[in-house]
Amino acid sequence: MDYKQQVAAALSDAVDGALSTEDIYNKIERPKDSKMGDYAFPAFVLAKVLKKAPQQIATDLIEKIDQSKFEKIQAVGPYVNFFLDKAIFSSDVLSQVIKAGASYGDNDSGEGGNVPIDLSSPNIAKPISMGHLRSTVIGNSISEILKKNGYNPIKDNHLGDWGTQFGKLIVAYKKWGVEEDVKKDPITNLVKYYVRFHKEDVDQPELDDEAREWFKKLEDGDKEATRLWTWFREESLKSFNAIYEKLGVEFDTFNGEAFYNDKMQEGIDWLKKMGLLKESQGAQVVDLEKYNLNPALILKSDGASLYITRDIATAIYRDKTYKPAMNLYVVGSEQTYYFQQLKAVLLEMGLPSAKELHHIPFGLITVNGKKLSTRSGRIILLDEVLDDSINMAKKQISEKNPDLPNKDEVAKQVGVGAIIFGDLKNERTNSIDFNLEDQLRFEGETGPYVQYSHARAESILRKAGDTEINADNTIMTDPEAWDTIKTLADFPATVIEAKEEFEPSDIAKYAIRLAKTFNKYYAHSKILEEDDEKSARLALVKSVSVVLKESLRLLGVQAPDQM
RNA sequence: GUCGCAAUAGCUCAGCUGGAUAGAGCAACGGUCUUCUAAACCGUAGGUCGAGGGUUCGAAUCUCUCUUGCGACACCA
Repeated sequence: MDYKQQVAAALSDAVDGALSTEDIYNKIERPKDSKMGDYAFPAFVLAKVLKKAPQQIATDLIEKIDQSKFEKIQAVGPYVNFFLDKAIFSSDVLSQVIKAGASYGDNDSGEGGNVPIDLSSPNIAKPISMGHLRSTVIGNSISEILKKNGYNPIKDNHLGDWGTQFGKLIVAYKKWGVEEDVKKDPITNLVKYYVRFHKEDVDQPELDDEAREWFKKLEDGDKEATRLWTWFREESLKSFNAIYEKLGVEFDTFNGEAFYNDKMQEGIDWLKKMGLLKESQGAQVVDLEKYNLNPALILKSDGASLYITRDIATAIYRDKTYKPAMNLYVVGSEQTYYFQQLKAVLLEMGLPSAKELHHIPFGLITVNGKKLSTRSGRIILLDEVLDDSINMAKKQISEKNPDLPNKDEVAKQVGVGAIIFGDLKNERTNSIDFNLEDQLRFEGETGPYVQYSHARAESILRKAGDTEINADNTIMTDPEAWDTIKTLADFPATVIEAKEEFEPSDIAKYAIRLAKTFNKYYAHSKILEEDDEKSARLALVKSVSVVLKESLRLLGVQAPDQM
């Protein structure tokens, strides 16, 4: 039931058509403080039409409004404040949550539409850093959020397994590489060669020519180049998968750039057929002047492909394979301009899904204000941060709850949860200057705080045993209970909002808000006390537990029952 | 240089389509564990919302100018 609609209807009747119900609906707001009611209507908007002072209008309105459906309605200054009938509202919300369980907040607005999502996308032969964390966990969360909104997301780890850097890597390996070292610790050693390459090519520019040659060989299917490439790729994937497992992220496809290597011609032919390709300084470009963008370079002057060539192939492939409702790319905000160009090219080509291509940018992770870079060795390894966090969680458990069963498993859930939640709680596009201390904080508005709140709720439910949980008769007198119930009621709208903005932080902030209001309730009420309201209180605790767990799930964070 | 994004408490950030005294967390100071997990709760202190103009009954929010920071600007991804 839409209670805001009920408020709008009541107002609409009282103003005699001075304002449409829809206009009224849009003007209704939520007071910051519960003491000022559950919904409020600012009378300013009527001042002009009625030529009266807003305070007067507010006072007049409460005389005319049918108050029977509300607990009370008050005029406070220029506002009309509505107080909902708590018993009806509470029973309504709690019985909905308990009946629906984890599917509370589900909607089917996505109509089952396919949504390929580009996420994570680490580069072969390079370590997974904190930078990749963002794409991985944001993409993973958006995938869960889309599912909850009725879409069918397809998570594609668009591996950086192609490109000129492989020419460089092959050259470096052939010059300085040791097979045993790579087998022992692939990423570390491959990176070592790569970094050395970039040191030496400053004085020996001919190295870059060699690298270009080797990449061309790779593109042409040369045997040795292919063998080395395959090997580097396999070793790298092994080490990536260990990290993905720790994070609890799974993918549907691993269609990296190499996958599209033999699919680029179709896009090029398409562009040619439509007369979109033009020669410019020896290279092939698409003019994008009508989009107010610089020309997009499609083929290098030596005929080799570029990032965009493969992305065009990707878009065509996805279009054909999935008939996507949306096509998403979770990639850093530094590539915003590039994605504008890509979308413009695809629009020019008339690709059906081009209109629904969305770049989902996120802010940069820096260290002391400087960009991370494998070449310069300025890098924070995700795996190390995760392990630090897990160890921190272990320490906390041995201090606070030494008798906890399966400590290691819980430490992993809490430690990893802290890192994921920490990344997702702020707006995507904010840039982050990395600070390990901040990452390992488990107090205040953090993942562990939300997990802890959930664990407390579960603990109460365990203690309650098989006491009846009854949501039908929920007369609860504590004001904290009322705030919690109202927050529970906000969940479905939050799920929609998060989908529309592609913004996991909406869910994370919601989870904090719910945890906070529940903790307040917990601190002020004796839930297991034997009285008439006990089963209603348990209904509230059960509902909180369900919705907290579901919120965390949407973020890709586990919710242990004890911690 | 051009374009884009940002600027809110000591630090990290919220602030919904403009609305009631600008809010959290951390850090600081003080209080609450014989009773459901103190990873919690309660309180104190802390602000010219980068600067200046404009629109409006009303601006942190919309608009313009400026300052500062970050990013992007064709043969990398």
